[in-house]
Amino acid sequence: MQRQKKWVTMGDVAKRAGVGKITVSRAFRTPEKVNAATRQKIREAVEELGYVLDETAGALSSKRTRTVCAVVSTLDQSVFSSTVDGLTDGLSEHGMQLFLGTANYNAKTEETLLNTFMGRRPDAVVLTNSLHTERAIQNLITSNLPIFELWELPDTPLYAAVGFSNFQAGKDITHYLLAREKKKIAFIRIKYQDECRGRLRMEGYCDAIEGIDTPRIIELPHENGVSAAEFGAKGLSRIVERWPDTDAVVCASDPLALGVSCEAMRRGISIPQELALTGFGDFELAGASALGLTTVHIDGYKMGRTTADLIHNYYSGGTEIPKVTNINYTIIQRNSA
Amino acid sequence: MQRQKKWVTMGDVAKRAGVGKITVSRAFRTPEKVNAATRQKIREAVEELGYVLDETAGALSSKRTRTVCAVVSTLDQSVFSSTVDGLTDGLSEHGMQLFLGTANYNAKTEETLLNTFMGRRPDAVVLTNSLHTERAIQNLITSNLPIFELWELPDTPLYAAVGFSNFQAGKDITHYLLAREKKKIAFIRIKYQDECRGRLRMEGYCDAIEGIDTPRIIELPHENGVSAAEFGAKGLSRIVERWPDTDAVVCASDPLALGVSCEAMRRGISIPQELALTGFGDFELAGASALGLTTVHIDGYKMGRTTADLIHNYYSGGTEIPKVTNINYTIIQRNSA
DNA sequence: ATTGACAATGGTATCGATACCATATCTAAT
DNA sequence: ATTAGATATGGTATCGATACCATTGTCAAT
Repeated sequence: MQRQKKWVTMGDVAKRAGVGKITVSRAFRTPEKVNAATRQKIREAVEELGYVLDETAGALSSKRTRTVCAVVSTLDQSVFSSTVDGLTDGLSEHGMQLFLGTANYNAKTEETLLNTFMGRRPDAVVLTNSLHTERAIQNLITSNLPIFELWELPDTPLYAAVGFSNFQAGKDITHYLLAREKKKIAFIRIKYQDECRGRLRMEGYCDAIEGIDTPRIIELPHENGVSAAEFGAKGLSRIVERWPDTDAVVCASDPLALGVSCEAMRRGISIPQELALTGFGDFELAGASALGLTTVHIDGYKMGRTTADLIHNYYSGGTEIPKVTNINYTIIQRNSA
Repeated sequence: MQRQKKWVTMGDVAKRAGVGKITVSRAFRTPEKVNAATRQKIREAVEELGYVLDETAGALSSKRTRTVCAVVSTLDQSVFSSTVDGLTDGLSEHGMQLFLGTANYNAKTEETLLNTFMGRRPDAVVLTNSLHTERAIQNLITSNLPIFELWELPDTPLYAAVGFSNFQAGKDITHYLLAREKKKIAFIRIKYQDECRGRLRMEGYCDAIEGIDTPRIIELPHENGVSAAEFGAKGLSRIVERWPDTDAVVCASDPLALGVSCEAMRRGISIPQELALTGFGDFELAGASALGLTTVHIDGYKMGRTTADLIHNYYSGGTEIPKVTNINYTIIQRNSA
């Protein structure tokens, strides 16, 4: 049977320390219930044998895997990377580990991935995709697991949500421009399949300019291999063509704004004098030493960590898990608007 | 005992389909060994009961968890995000899942993380940190697992490496500038704790200019909360101060180059006329619609996928795993140099 | 008809930890 | 002295799948 080497077991440690297996287990899981002297003996035996507790066996008997499955749309160059950092950091502090999968903004892929993830019997599920298939939703509900939806605040979360209002953020950043005497504001976003956050930000923009101007919207469908900056550049070109009197551009993400900024330079349009520009996310590239982009700062890392803490509370505390945790965003004023 | 709901088991499926448990197991793992008609009956039973194979139980009896643990330095705004994308995509195609952890360029943190990861009894370990503690190395070796080191090509890999020569890449990009009549080339990098790739690129740069010019190196120690772009801006300022006749700057990463580029603009230094600039990594921001940065393209996604395939081969095929897999880089010529 | 090879299937022990219950020891209260 | 309660520990069954070995059935070759 064994292809693998034989691991030291808890029984070996117990024998060495002259105690029962169960006491060794307790020394790991609930050390306060084990006498200090016994604990010391066990610690020595563990040290000598180089024992590492087998979580796979523990999972089977306790029905707690201490794992969390997270599905993100994509990691590369995305806003979710810091969220995943926060999740792994927060979980590992509580002895939990993260299974990660990517769904590429595709609800069907997400469904498949979630199905295989269920085979891992996770203690919680974290989703950053906003739209799910009907079937995926059904499976999630019947699983009876705590589901955490991040980066948004749905009206009726599957279980709980940790995020912010994309609608309100889109509205706020537009109001920021309106307050600075901008009257002809355009909006650029990339349409991803099965994604709705960009749309919500756009609707916030529409709501803000209602009665002031008709919407000037450029929506470009996502294509694999085409960067957001490229879309930003193309977006500005379209805007200049169709609405030459535009005096401000709201971008649904910072990388889009990077493209707009570079295209503006190529066209000799000065920012912010001729054109005000705002981004979304506060990526590294938006910083003062880089683009100096006025943008909406979102604390993705905090979202991840907060979620990790909620999961821990769910299993350890009697505390009620809030249906909605609002992670506030802030508008960062820099040179571009 | 049960806080969790009771799951449907393989026995339930077997009863429903009128076969033995073992046959159900085979229908999942080695379907070709099960009669087509039986397989169909089982499939129906699985469908009706909504059964999902329990990998935690399977792991215990088979001693194969079908999991891989990966430790990355950090994900946020980093080169490793695409590698992780490639890993998860590749692994999930083979029914394997990824445990992810972040070590923050700290070898000690990596050691702790690896220790907890060992409790998950993974089938393989993937590392992107280049430096490890002595103890971590010992534990990895005695674990007898296949260890994959990414983003570099060490002389003596712990088990196998998938990457490229950072030294050669640093040398090549410097030669690229030398070939374009640049004579006074500077180099900027951020010094991370327990990291050596940037240093290797730097040594490649030194090797290239040997006998032509004395090295003009700016090394800035990493600080939490300070962006690479900020370091890039500061780096250029130092260079202009100390070596005003510098005609090219090699950056150890694209985000650094972004900072240099923006600082150059603020100082009215034109790129590439007065100063040639190169980056490293080919991030989205380097693209033609954005900075138009001449840079070294590294296919991080491919590194991840290749590693996933190697892991799969290790367990399924008799094929020998190459000690070193070279993922070629390419210099992308754009407007900055 | 017999044999052998192979495909298809099942019974039982097992993986390594934890739940559950039982037991022993000790302290404090009556 | 007796009891109640808390603390510390251990024995045994169990979690759900798979390894190992055994068994049955089928078909071609003799």
